[in-house]
Amino acid sequence: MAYDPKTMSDTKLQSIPEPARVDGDTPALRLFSLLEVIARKDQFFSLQSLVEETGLPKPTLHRMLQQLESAGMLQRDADGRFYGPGLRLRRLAEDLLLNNTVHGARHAVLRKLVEEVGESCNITALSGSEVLYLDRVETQAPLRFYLHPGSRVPAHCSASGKLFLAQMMPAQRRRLLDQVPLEKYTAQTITDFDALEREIESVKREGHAIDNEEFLPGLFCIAVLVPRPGGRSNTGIAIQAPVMRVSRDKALQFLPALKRAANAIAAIDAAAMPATRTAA
Amino acid sequence: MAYDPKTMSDTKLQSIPEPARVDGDTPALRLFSLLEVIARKDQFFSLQSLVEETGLPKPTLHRMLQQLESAGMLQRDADGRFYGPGLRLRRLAEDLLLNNTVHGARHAVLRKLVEEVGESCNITALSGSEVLYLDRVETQAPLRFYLHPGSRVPAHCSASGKLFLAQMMPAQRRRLLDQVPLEKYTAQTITDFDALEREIESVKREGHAIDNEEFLPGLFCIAVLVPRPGGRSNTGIAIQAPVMRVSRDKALQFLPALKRAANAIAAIDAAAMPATRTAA
DNA sequence: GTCATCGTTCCGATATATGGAACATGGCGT
DNA sequence: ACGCCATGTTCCATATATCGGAACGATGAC
Repeated sequence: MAYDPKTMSDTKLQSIPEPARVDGDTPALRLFSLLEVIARKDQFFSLQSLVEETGLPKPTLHRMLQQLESAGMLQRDADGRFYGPGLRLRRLAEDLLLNNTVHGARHAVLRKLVEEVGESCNITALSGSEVLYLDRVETQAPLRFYLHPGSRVPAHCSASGKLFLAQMMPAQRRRLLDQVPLEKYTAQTITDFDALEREIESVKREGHAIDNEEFLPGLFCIAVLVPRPGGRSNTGIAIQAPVMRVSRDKALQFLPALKRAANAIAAIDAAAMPATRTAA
Repeated sequence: MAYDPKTMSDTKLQSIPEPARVDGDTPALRLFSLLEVIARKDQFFSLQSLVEETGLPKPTLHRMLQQLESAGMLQRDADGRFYGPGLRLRRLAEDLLLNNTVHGARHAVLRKLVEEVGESCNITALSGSEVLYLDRVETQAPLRFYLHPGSRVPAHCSASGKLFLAQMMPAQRRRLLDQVPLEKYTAQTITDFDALEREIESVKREGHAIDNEEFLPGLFCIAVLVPRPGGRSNTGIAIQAPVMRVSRDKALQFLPALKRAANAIAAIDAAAMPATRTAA
C-alpha cells in the first residue's frame, strides 16, 4: 500500500504504463481476466483509468463493467463514476476460501514438512507436458531458491516430472516427449531419450525421483508421488534445496518424512472425493 | 451461520433437490453463476453430478467446465473425472479479500458500533429503488431480528431509504416512487405520498431518519447517512432493535455513537477513492 | 460379451460480443 | 454565459461464440 509502482506511474513520463493484459479466447475469459486486474486494486477506479491500464476500447470496457455491475459483481459509487468490487464477488471469494478445505489442509501438511526437513517444499501436478507448482512453502534459511506457485518446469528435468513420466505407458511417454524435445538447461540435464528411459527405470524401482542440478545449477531436488489407490497419481510432493546444504545422502534421509507427507495428502484428497457411488 | 434454513434442507426426504439455479442474461454471467455453485462445494464433483444438480444440458455444462479448466479456474483430478477449484480461482479470491481494505475496515467500525449500543446494525446502500444491506453485525441479545446482508427492503418504509429519498430532488423522488407504489407492510407504513413528503421534510431537518415499525412489526430503526463531501451519499448506517428494548427516546441517545460511526466510515471511503485529479 | 453410464464431439441455428463513430454530460476556464 | 475538453454512453453492422439434440466413445459392472 505504501509503494505501488502502478499507482506511481500516473506521473507518466515516457515510461511504458504496464499494459495489464486482459485477454482470453472467449468473451467470458476476458471478463475473468478483467476481474483479476480489478481484484488486485485496493482503490476504486473509473472507466477511463481502466481504459488506460488495459488498452481495451472504451465501449467494450464500458459494456463489460456494466455487465459485471448488473450482476452484482461490481458496485458503483453514488455518482456512478467509480467502480469497486461488489457484494456478490466478495461472497464468491469468501465461499471459495471457506470451503476449500483441501487446499488449506494440503498447505498445512506442506508447512509441517518444511519444518521437519528445514528446506523448501512444493506440491506439483502434471499439466500438459509440464510440471505445475500447485503450492509451495519456503524454508527460513537465508540461502534459498525463490520459486513460486504457478510456475511451470519441463517434465524431463524435474524430479516430479520423472515420476509422472514413470507411471505412463512407454508409448504414451514417447508421444508426450516427442511434442517437446528434451531441452538442455544445465550440464546435467538428460537430453538423450534412451538415457532418460534408463533414468525412469531407476525411478520406478526406487519409488522416488531425484533432480541433481538438471534444471537449475545448484538446485537439488527429491520427490515422491502422492499415492492414489487404483490409478495414476497426478500429484507429487518434493523437497528442493541448494546442493551446498543437501547432498544425495542427506536427501535420502528426508525420504521417510517425505513419504509421510505424501500419505497425509493422499488421505486429505480421498476425503474430498465424492463417495464412489451414492444410492440414487 | 448456526441456523440457515437453506442449508438445512439438504435432508432431502421427498423434497425437491434444490435446482441450484444457474442463470444470467448472458453466457458470461451464467459462468459466474456456475462458479458460485462450485464455490459452495467442499468436495470435488463430476460433470454428471452437476448436470443433476443444475439441470443444464450435458454438452453445455461440459463446454463450460472445459472453458473454466483451460483458463485455470478449475482443475481436474488425475483421471479427468472430477473437478475442483483451480489455482487461478483461488488466487483471484485471495486477491479480492486481501485488497479489499474497504470492506474489512467498514466491518470493524460496524462491529464497534454494535458493541457500543448493544443492538444489531447495518450498512446500507440505495440500489435501484430499494435499500440494499451491504453489511450487518448482529447483537448478542437473545431477542433479535435475523436479517442478512444482501437483503433488500423498499425505500419508503425504512430509515435508510427515507434518508436516500430526502437528498433527492423532489422530481427525481417522485419518479422513483411512481415506479414502485407505496406498498403497505404494517399498520404504520406510510402509504400516502403527501404524508411521506412531510416525513421527508422532517428527516431533512433532523439529519436522521426513523422507522417505527413501518416495515416489520416490532422493529424500530434509526439511521444516518455516511457523509460525502460535495455530493449525495449512497451509504447509510442504521441501528435496528426490537421496540421492546428500544423506544424512540433510547434510540435518540444512540445518535452520537451512530454519527461517530458514520464519520469513521466516511474517512475510510475517502481513503479508498482515487486522488481527485493527478497531473496528466 | 452385453449392457449401462458417463464423458466427448458434431454442427447448424441462434444469441452475443465487438469496437469505430457519434452523441451526451458535466466540470472548468475565460 | 459560453465553448472546450475529458469522460461516460449509445448505436449498429459485422464477427464471433454459444446452444443443445443427437450420435459417438470409453469405461466398468455383471
